[in-house]
Amino acid sequence: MRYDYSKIEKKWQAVWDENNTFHAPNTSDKPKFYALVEFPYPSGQGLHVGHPRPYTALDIVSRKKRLEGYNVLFPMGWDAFGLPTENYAIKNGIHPKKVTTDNIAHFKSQLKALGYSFDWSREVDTTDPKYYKWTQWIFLQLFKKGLAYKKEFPINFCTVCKVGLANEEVVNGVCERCGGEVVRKVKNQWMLKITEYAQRLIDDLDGLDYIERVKTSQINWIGRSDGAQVDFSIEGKDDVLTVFTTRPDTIFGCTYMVISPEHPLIDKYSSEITNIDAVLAYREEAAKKSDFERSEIAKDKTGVKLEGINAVNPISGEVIPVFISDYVLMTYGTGAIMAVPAHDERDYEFAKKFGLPIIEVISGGNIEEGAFTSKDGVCINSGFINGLKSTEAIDKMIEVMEEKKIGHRQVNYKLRDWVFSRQRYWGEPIPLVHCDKCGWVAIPESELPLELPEVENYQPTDNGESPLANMPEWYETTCPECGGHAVRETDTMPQWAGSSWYYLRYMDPHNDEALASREALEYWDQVDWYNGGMEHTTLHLLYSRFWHKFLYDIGVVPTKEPYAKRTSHGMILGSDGTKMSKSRGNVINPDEVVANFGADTLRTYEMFIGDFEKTAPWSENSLRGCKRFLDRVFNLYEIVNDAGGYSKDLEVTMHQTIKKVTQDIDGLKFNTAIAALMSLLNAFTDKGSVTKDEFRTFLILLNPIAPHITEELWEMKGFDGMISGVQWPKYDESKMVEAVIEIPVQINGKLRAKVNVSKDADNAAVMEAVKEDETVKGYLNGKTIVKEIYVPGKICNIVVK
RNA sequence: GCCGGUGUGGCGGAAUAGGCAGACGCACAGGACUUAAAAUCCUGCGAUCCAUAAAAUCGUACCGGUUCGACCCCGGUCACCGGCACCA
Repeated sequence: MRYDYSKIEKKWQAVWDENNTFHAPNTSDKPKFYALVEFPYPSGQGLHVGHPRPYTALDIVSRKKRLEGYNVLFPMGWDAFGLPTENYAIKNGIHPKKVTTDNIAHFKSQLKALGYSFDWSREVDTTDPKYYKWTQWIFLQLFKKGLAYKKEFPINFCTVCKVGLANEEVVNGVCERCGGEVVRKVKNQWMLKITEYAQRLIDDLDGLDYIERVKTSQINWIGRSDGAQVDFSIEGKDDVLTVFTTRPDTIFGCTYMVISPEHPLIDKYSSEITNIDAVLAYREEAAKKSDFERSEIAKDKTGVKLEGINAVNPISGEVIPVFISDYVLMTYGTGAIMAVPAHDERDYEFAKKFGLPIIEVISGGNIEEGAFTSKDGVCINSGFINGLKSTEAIDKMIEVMEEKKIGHRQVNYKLRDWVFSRQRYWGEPIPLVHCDKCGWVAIPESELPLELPEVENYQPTDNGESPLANMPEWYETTCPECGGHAVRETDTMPQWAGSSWYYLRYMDPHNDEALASREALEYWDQVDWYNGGMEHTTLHLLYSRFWHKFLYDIGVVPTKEPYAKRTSHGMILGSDGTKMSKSRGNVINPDEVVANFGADTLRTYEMFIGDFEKTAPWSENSLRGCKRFLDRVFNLYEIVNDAGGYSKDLEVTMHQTIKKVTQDIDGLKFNTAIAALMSLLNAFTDKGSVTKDEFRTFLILLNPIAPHITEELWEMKGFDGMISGVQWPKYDESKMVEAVIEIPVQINGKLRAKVNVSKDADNAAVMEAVKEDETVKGYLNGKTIVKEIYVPGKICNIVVK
């Protein structure tokens, strides 16, 4: 019989749909398991072969968990707001909603063709007003708790398109689309205070089962650094210049100070700075530079001395000059630093260029050659902390500064607040109005969702405002508090908003009263396993952990963290080993693979392609190999006999394979799970016959990976019900060892022989059998045995002289 | 520059509480079936030595160390991939 994958796959997909086979009820006697994959952005290109890799992986986990008796929630939805859709809409004059609806329909049919066990009754779409009602609601709570505020913030602005651009749209300093000049334009934007959660976002990683590199990248991104804030007085003024430093132990080595070009000190003392023209010119120069240019010239230090202004080192009393330079950032610390050239590379470089003194205050390096930045040293030239180790000196210095009230211990984070405004149409409207009298006011929750109005043109306005700013009939309104004149916020939310809480909506997707009911939130609790790309391990994960913690604080969710476990998959490259792209012509279309080889083959192949966490190149030959495997599985049907149980000679292999597949699926090692099933299949065909129970077990083990073919064979063989409803097989450790085991024998660490012993033989008996072996005898002849090592059941090594 | 990751046959990759390196698959070669081809099945497949086989020797990026024993642990070097860019 022929393996007609196309017919089989369509048949079973229809059966699963009709029977709601994978529906997850919100109450159950079974233990719950929540498996989550990142919902896709439904782009116009349709599904990419990269998508099925993580989806298949967690589909396998979900299907297996169901067979193991869990009530499994495995949902899917659409992260559908976003720039490409908006740009497509602008270009083709089609409403973004229409574009989105079409794209979702296409994506959905493609996903269905792959046989995923999603609970489609829980599908969510971030652009659906019923969904974004709650995105807006969460924003309002943040606003009410003072965690949303307005701030001047620079955006990338294309001078040709007259549009604000996202960072990824700026390529080499010019607009990605038109090549026009991109400048930084300051705009008043909504910000979210994620920095208030910085410490908790670090601390709470502790109890989570995230792969290590995800944890480290989160920690690095938040970037905690411990140090001190110190006030340097300004000579002749009753004023201070405050700096942040992680190295208060080096303060005696501070020979000058540097402030950022935007530092307010400059304006404050502009009349006393004798070279104010040069200073302002430098500032202007720095402001003109884009981030791109600033990083391009990262190496070469520039700056201007503030003539007429000096600072006083509060510890040594020394009078030191003050410079401005763009290597000091206004956005970190206090925007000013104490420069210790002997022990900081950037200060060293700057001091060399401007001929400033370099004083060594920590021994251990060679300051003729470069800065000594290590804390493995002892203080010298440092008055009362001389002789102390760096780390001790830090504590001592902070103590003294706190006594003298000139400084204190301080923790800083690299993490910045989240810029939450976008000057775009295709996003959630921000549900606030600005009242002439009351300022920013939240719209009443009863008015949510605040829906996007229909507009003629999705193009942003000439001055970079959102298209909504062209619609007075929409933005003109009254203040909910005083009834006076007010205007709506015309900025919309970033794409990150909808994806920050979607896992909660899946728990209770049709609720009109709340983002999800308390019962549902409590029942489903944390996501048990969340898999997604490495590109989302910083921002998306951080943003959604932040929102979750906020929702916990206001009593909406019962858990402190959203995701108990996080794993990441590697990318799939083109067969030439480079990233798939249209221009290289190495893009593989999943629809064609499904048509030519079947969904089960695609699933099996994507799991067999290599280590799940690493990138792997596409290989059509290897894909054919997987098809061949499934062909052979299908033909296995021909050699199934009516015998029950496992046959004697395969019993050990059966139990070993069950264990291997069970553990490998839990451990993300799908490639070796499939290899084990291939080996078992080889054992069956070598033998020429399979018992009914061996076949049954084999089908269940393969089912999560290749669900259609296994359902079909299950039915053909007349097993009860559907394979999707059976129990996962168990293995018995005691049946996993052969009666006779082969022990490799090494002489002086080199493999020389193999000896068969009974599995029950004790160590002495094994050693005796080893020494009886003819080959071994030859090696021992005329030598003295120095040492004998026997690792039971594993290996034996004899050291001779 | 910093952080993270990875280096194993012709290729994708197995094997780490330190214990038979190369499972499984691909490609390739030979054979069977066939009028023939495809498909399928069988056999071989790290390198050197060799008529062949056995045996032996060498082999997990490179150099060195620890150990009875190292792909695995330690020290150093190199290459590639990803992320971040002056974070005081």
